Amino acid sequence: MDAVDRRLIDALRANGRASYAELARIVGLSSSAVHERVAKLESSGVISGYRAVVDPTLIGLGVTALVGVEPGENGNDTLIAASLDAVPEVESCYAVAGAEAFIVKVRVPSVDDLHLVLGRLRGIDGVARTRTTVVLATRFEMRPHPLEPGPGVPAEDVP
Amino acid sequence: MDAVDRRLIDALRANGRASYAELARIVGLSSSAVHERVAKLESSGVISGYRAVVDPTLIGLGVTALVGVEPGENGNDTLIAASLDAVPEVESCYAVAGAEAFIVKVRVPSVDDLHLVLGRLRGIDGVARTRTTVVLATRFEMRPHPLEPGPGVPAEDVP
DNA sequence: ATTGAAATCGGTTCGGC
DNA sequence: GCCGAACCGATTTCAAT
Repeated sequence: MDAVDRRLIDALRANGRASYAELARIVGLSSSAVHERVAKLESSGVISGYRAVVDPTLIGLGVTALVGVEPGENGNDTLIAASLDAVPEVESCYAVAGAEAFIVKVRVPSVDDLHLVLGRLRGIDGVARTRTTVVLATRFEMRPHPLEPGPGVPAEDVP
Repeated sequence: MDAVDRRLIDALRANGRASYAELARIVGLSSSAVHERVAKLESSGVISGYRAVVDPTLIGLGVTALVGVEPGENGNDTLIAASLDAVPEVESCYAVAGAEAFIVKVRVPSVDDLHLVLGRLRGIDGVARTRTTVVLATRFEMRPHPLEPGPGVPAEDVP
């Protein structure tokens, strides 16, 4: 994992469909060398896949909420986690420190659907409470901040 | 935006590097027809880009936290938002309902770095308080749940 | 680990339906 | 809007270093 790998990762986080030829131009290697390096990043799990970024509002998922899920006295976290996995509207799921053992992100078409999903979450065995925060605007998400500084602006000359 | 478009979106959310030939096989159209449809999805903003999915722990970002950012009496949300944008460790930023006007996701190499970033967030002009929840485990993130049910299991025959 | 060449396969355009 | 063909460029493999 050297500087070239980091630049490849940055390039593929910015454009997951960049061609090997394009990546080769960026890092200054042949496309076959890039092919091999990317294959290694994939098989080693550093790059686990590629995803199209889709605007949720344009596919009818206009409502987003962050929901804290608090287990009761005898709530089993492992079972709760499995139940959360089974709810398709739950897009992300974090196990966190605190009384709320989980924080999940829910994406639904409408507040009516949110209502239904929250009911389902509260109905999960072992869940005592949920606490919902409605998202008013997603300013940015999954922003890729570069690992490798790159050529960038040269440091000031100190005379 | 018909069922074919939705299946293309699903396929590209599952594999952002799927070739047009591959997509054509999935939806049962020619690759040129797929090319045209995907181009339209891109230019209409439904698909805004493609990203490699990278394992944060394997690139040295082992600590994740969710941070609520609460403005003071005279805090300007627009200015705070701009300041949050400028913090590279902030990977996602949501404007939310409630006293905490923003919830951000922070990704850093260590708890020391988290400490530094939280200091920077609290130092933003107009910010009164932050409330930090440390992520113990990311069970899943940005999970793409299909829009289109697909062929799936055929409905039971009703005699 | 990288190269350059060779062969294959996919991307892209276009005429026609 | 979709197809099919043709062209071109990229992917992928491989021997050599």
